[in-house]
Amino acid sequence: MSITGSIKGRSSGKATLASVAAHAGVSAMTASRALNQPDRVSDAVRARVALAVAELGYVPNRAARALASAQSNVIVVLVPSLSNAVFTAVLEGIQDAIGSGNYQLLIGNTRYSDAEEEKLLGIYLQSNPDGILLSSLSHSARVTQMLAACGVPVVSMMDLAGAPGQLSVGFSQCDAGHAMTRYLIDKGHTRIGFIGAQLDERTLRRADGYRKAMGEAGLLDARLELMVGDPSSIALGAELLQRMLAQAPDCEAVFCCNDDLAHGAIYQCQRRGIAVPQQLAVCGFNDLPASAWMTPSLTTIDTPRYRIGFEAAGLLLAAIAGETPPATQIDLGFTLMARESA
Amino acid sequence: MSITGSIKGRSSGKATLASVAAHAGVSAMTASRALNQPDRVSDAVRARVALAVAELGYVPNRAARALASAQSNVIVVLVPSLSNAVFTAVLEGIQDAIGSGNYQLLIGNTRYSDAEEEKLLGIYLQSNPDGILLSSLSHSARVTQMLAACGVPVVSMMDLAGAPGQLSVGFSQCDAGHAMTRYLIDKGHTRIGFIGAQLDERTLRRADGYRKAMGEAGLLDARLELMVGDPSSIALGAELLQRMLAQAPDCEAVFCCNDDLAHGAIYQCQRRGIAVPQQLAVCGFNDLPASAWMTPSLTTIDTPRYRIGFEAAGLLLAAIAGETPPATQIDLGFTLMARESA
DNA sequence: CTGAAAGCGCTTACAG
DNA sequence: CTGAAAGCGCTTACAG
Repeated sequence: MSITGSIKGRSSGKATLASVAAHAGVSAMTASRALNQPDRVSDAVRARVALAVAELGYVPNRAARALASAQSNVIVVLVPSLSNAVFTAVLEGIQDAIGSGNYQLLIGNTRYSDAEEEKLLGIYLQSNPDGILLSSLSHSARVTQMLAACGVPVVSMMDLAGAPGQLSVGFSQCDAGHAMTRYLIDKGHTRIGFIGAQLDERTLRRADGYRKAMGEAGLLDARLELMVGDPSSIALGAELLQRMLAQAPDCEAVFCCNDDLAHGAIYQCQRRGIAVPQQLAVCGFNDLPASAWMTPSLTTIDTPRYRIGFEAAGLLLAAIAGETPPATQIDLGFTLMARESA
Repeated sequence: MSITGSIKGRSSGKATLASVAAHAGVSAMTASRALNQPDRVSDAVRARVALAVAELGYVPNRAARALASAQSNVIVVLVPSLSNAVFTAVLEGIQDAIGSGNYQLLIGNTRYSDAEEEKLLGIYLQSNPDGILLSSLSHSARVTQMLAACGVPVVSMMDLAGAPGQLSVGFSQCDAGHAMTRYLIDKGHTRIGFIGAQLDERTLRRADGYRKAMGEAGLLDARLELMVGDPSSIALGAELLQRMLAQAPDCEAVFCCNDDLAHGAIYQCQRRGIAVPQQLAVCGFNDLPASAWMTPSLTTIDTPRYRIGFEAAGLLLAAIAGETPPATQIDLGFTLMARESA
């Protein structure tokens, strides 16, 4: 009939492992075992502890566990954007790979900002994560230093790492940019424009691939490049198409660094009465759902974003477990989707 | 010249508050104050502690702080989807409202599943959150019970709560569905179809509004309703449009429960040579970015999703701080965007 | 298969 | 403005 737990002091009033143990008539550590290593406890004890847990409404305290075990079961994920469907797909892949394990995801949105990345990482490191998933290969000096200092496994997503030993999952953004440009060249185009926005690492690598292909064909011309730092959007794509045509009126094809911009470019063509692809070929990058459905359907690069998240999380889990992964780098490739617009 | 910290035992080897304090020549609790309540410490001490922190690369241990203070500084957010742009906008609003406070967001994706919601909540409750943000008004009995048992403030987003005392931020999904239907009726349409997918709480309320308006006008007809549980997508919208026309060939207008379905419906009309809005009016819900740009532009309801997240987080923060909010319910309204498609 | 003791790294009253 | 002691709720070696 006596109340279990401290009468006074800082206790929360909630059931604790100790109260569960008392209720079940075992020691705290046996109660702990019954919950975390059920095989190492007798059937009777396991049942009594389970009953106590149910009757007391016991909820384990994760902070206490993390402190005592020096294992947080936390995985940090940093993505540059949440409004970009590419990264939400990556997150879904990660969530599916983490599955019903006991890991907790700490999802940070860096908004394409190095300063924000530093700030978020600083805060998340206080949770002593077991591993970290990043969306870029290069980072500020401070971030690089924090990553090294914390000493936990890191996997970079989206592109492939150049440096050996660095774990990465993705595909060559440069090769994909090259392949799309080559496709346009093979179609007979010589005046091929490149429209880039945000100018994040991935866009810059795609632009590298574009320049490489144009250079190889002797078609390079700086006036065919239109690069702005603003965030990508349909509206921006519409605006940039106008600017591209003003800047290079003889442009025959436009390679947009992502589908949002390409959609905007095509909508703009429709409004201005420019026939796609007859007067102007337009292509994008990522293959968002609308791309296959719009008229004309959009020629673009299908990217394995969901799988990138899934495989990256798998690789990280393996690294956390101390396994030596079969490879430090996983190339998931890309697919050129040739459709009506180019 | 002696090494600070324990020689042996379970210590992590990382700098602790104790080692910082020793390095600065103060007690641990003075070091703690220097970091958390800098005003209550002398300038000299503050400077010495700051120096020690820098030299040792000290990173506070959040688990220890949470355990000692019984305050996690964690806020749990549960959304039904990450691929739905509506909820990523809600998340961005929340992130902006939380800002640079010391709160940590635990973002869970329930995938429109009650079972998943239960599971996630059970795990997240182990982190002793200070508050919870939910995307629905109604939940499974088990979730309702867990919510009550944990005793922390909860704010429901998207729709407005019926029950008094329940904190909610959003707009009346039913009223919005009613307004859109009424708009179509006022345009002279009598055979107005409703296409719904996923059949989550919000869609069902919009359907309620549709039925109410149709009923008021004496136009109700079950054959005009097409409701399926599949996840919304452009492809599904295209398919459901076909089914709607097969089921109700005399249909003059179609109200899609969200823009993704509406986009798919319009693309399907284009492929089948059905003129929108002349032969068939189509409207959607949410006003996604593409809706204003596509041809024809989409008539839809603009929903304040970013602000819902922002205001909900603000309300939750106030509740956590123990303030009595000016209102338990914040109605952010909606705007009907009349465009070309209907 | 089970347990008594110590400790994880902080913060909270309580003093002075 | 500063500090010695206790405690948050769990897990880790170490025994038996």
